[in-house]
Amino acid sequence: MNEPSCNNLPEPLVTRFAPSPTGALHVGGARTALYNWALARQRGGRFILRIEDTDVRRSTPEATLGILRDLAWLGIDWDEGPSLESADPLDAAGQRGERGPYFQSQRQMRYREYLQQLIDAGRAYKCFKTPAELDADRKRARAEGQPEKDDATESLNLSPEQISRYQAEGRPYVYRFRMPDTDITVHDLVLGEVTIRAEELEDFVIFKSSDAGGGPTFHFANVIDDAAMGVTLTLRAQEHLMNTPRHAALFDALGLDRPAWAHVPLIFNPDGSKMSKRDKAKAVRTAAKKWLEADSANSTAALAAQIGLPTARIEAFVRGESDDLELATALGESLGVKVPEIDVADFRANGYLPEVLCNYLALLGWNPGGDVERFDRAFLAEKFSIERIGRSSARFDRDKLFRFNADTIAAMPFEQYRDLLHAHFRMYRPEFLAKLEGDRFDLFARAYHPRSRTLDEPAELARYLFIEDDQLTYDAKAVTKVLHKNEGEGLKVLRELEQALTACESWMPESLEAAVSAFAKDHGLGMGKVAQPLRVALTGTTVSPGIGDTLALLGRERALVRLQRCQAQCAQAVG
RNA sequence: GACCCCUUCGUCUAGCCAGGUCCAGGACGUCAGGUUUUCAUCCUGAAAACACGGGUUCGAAUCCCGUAGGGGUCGCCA
Repeated sequence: MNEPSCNNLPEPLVTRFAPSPTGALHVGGARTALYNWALARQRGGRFILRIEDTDVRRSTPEATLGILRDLAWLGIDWDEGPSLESADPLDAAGQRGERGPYFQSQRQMRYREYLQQLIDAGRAYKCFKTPAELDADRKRARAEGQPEKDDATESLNLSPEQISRYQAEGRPYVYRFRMPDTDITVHDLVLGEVTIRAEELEDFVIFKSSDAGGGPTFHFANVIDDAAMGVTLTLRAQEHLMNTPRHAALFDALGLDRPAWAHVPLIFNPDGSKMSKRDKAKAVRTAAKKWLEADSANSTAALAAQIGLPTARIEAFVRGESDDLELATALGESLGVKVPEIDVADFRANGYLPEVLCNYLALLGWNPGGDVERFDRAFLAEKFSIERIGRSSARFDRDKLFRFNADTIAAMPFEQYRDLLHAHFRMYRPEFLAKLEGDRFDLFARAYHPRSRTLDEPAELARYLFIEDDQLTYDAKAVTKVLHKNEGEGLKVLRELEQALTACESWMPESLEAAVSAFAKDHGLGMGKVAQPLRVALTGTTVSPGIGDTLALLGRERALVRLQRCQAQCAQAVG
């Protein structure tokens, strides 16, 4: 490896993020977008969002929209591309920028022109080889320890007569690009100089056969669009490194200027495996199998009934024949397994803050030097530099992201937290929000702000609040320890407390807190001896916000009902 | 297997390019104490790494070579 030749970024700087809309925005993709965005912002350049939907069979409008929304949510704005403000961002009319359209599916004619240019120059040719033939060739090459490279001789030597005969027979064919027979060196801003020898590079497909959709391949469309849109720096994941010599050759053959390249390391799971959307399905599948084996009464039919999806679909999923995400999500919820967060949308749904995700993601592969770790987008746009991008892959540490998120929430003003929590609940917990009308929500937010490490955590922590009084169950350990121990001293406290609380005129957190505190003092008890039994009576567990807050949240009526009910249900068995 | 990239605490990393100030610093996690009505916090402290082997040098985490290990690519996916 040679020294990366940095510090000489192209001018003007035009970067882009070019996702393929075949699924949700992955955190790795988000980081790539963030780096491109930061660079463009820093240098007063342009940042383009282009949708690479050359694979018509796998691209979906939902995925496109999802990616757009996730980027916007992260605070990554783009200068050109589909516009979320428009009536229909998917339509050519709903895009901003002068070099559109920004969907490759809407740029088909351009690719044909360039294809013709290559054909005329003798740099593109038809290849009639079938996938099976190709596969056999590759297997053979591998067995011989040779590079898996398609031998172009056969296709190149096809006579015009043979070609017309094949076409008359309706045999599908592709166009391949004739690679130069020289070594190709790429100057990468992160990795330095990378050279691939000519014999390692095969003539790759640039135009698909009609039975595969017939359009340009990623390589071809990508190169042409980068040039057409004036992209001067291509920063992307390192999995593209081996594509770069091909792209370089394509730029050269087309007479287009090569952009600068920068390949960033990949992001992995904590166990070192590649972080992929499939991990979600995998986690659920493992849990499902375990559940099915745990009890002979457990069956896929039972699961199907629970989540309302066909048994056959579940069986196929469990057997690993599909990674159906919709099903995985439903199944995960029903089985109570935590589906790992992989996509930006997962982190959003689980209550992570966009600026925190950006901060953490930026740090995964880059750092400003010294001991600085916490920063916002503006800082990133100011300080980001390619020189400081790491060269080795990183593992995604959820604990650290979690702590960043917790600290950020803790540090924010209450009003901000309340508004964010409200927005989160409106979107992801509407059933809970419905039970927190009026100033009750304020009370709730105030009680949970200090113990909210994600915006979603309060929903989990306050389950006791959202269920009916007569549905409350009591944690057995808590009952034994807090109510029954020492000859039922907890129950005794409850009895006396009931009277004291009934007499309470004001049902506000502060006055309730004071009342309980006064009660403890009067009875010569520590606060714990009083608050804990009360907590168990109110929530069924030993965990809740401050006791004043907990009482206030429940409201006078419900709190007193629960107090009575607990005494009735948890009365110590005599003997 | 072929080609390409990478290698500092469990994890993310600073330090490396301009060798000594590094018996290696920070963060998350872990462990031990302490504060607190539970939880969540908060405070104090601790354990924890230069992959290995050669070389260059007065001196190497830092430079060179090799080995091992990890990863990526090898699709009419992107």
